Amino acid sequence: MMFWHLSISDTYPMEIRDLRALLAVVRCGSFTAAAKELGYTQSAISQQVAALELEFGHQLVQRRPVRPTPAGQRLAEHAARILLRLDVARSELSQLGHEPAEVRVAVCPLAAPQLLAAALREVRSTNPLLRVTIRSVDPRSAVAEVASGAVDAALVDGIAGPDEPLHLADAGLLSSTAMAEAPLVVALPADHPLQNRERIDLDVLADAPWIVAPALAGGADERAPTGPRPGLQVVYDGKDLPTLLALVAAGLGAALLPAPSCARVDGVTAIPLCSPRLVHRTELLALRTTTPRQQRVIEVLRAKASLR
Amino acid sequence: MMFWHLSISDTYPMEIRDLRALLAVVRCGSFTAAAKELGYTQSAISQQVAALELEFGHQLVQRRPVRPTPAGQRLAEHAARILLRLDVARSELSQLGHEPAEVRVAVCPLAAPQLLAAALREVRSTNPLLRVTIRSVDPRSAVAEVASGAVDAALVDGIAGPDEPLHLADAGLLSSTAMAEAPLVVALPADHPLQNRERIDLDVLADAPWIVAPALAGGADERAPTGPRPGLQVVYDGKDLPTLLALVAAGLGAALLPAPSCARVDGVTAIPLCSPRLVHRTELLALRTTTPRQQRVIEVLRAKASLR
DNA sequence: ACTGTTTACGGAGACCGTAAGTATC
DNA sequence: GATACTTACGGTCTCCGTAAACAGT
Repeated sequence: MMFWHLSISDTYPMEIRDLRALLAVVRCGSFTAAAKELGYTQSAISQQVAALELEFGHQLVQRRPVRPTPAGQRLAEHAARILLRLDVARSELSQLGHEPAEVRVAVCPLAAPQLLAAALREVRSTNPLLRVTIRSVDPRSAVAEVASGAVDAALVDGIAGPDEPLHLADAGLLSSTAMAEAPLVVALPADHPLQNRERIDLDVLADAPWIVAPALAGGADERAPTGPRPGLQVVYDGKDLPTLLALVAAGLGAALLPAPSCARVDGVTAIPLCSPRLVHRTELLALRTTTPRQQRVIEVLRAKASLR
Repeated sequence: MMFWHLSISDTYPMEIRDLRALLAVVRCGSFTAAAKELGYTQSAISQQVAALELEFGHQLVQRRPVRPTPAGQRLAEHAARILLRLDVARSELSQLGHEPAEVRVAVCPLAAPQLLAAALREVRSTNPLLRVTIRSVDPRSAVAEVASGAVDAALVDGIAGPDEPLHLADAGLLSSTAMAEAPLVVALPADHPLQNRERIDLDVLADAPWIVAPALAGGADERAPTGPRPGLQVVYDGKDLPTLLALVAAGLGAALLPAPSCARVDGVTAIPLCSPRLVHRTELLALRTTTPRQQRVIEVLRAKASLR
């Protein structure tokens, strides 16, 4: 074994390469897979992680099975944000001079899409030469898409307190603009015993089965009152709203959704929350450095925003 | 010259070392000074910056005089946050096992100190063996002090909207707890023409001379309505409140201060703001991983907080 | 026995320092 | 002409790959 907690070495290399390796190992759960992902041999990965462990004086990943230790988990979280910020820096600088011929926008499935439509119609009429491409993305990967420069802006949605921002990324990493807020409703099967309630409290449903749809409802997972209750949960990993509603109608569980998304759906009753301490919120994410052309689209989008 | 904007190279090294070098160059305004600071030759620094410029395809610093370009400025901002986060990671991991014999707290000069005093009295009575050391710090360096592990917690103050957090660092970097809020007042010389006003609007004083005290009032600089008005400003870089008030009394300018700090001072009139859209706020900053002993002190401090 | 990680070792190359070159004040 | 940065070049040491040892399953 090694002399953990000795920490004789102070401030040695500790370069980005090593952090990337740690992160890949933690994500993949395997040195071999991480090596393949990064284009190294697993020996190299082993050495990089070993170097980190030596520097910090803590074991970072358990071997066999490969699992992060608490220290490794913590470091991996920091590493993830550092790498994200590096992506942002790269994206920002890479488009500093260039003026792109097209503007690419990503939209999350439940993000208020009428805003995007209206804004793009306006952009189209005033600037018909500008090509705009729209892509649907998972709210979990929306930040990374903007950060990496895969898209120029993203309409992201999630659950937050009223007038509170979604905390999607580090402060100052990306520019975010509030676009819309909608009340949250609990979607229940039409024959559910609570279907006639006027309003409903989340606590009432604390022990009820929920359908978690991480690819659809952004921050719902963390905010929903479902602790670690395996067995009672259904996870729907698709981006298809009708499918999710069908699951609800079939009685597999309740779902927390923005009101507009489940109005007048057969077999599903939508009941507003008692105390609207949580709302569904849509924000526009973009890099902080934008080209004039992107700026125009984003400005139009912002002008359409019902908030502020 | 070089082929800027060509950017043939994609994803080359770009390690932390280079970012540190860029940051030092930007801070020092000199390759030579940066080299001395980092323990390299200036040749090495030159090569590191050149490597970054090659990778990004942008010139990052102008030479002669050495000044960051817009791209360099942007990258340096990212670099600063990355290095800060690395400091936090190091601090967190380094104290994961250890249980320190003393708890070190930093206090900013205008941060509500009575909170600290009361909390420490309580800590002292319940845990007399625990050694607590207190240091006064500049609000500008408070975050770095906590991040680097130089202190375990810091009482920081600044100006923010009511019930809004000070945005001192990236979200999730450090834990922050609201401790107190105090109204802001404009400190004027006693013979100032506006001295008899009940309340005052910042816009009224937009063109008046201000005394800026960055070492005292944290976020006041950015929030105060003084744009770039050279000549009309006095900068007091000390941490001494009486000195600042003496400057105000001498008629050198107005200052934006928390009300408790300038109550009943000879020669100075304190006038509350018209619309209290800004308040003086004190927050407690600490690492997100705390040892049980630190946790106790922090808990007691939090319990003393008048907010929430 | 086999899969997967560590350790050993050697080579290619990155990185820094010395020193000469060059531009700006 | 002096100061300050850049470029050239060579040595060193890092870092990765190959391969062997090793440890769980």
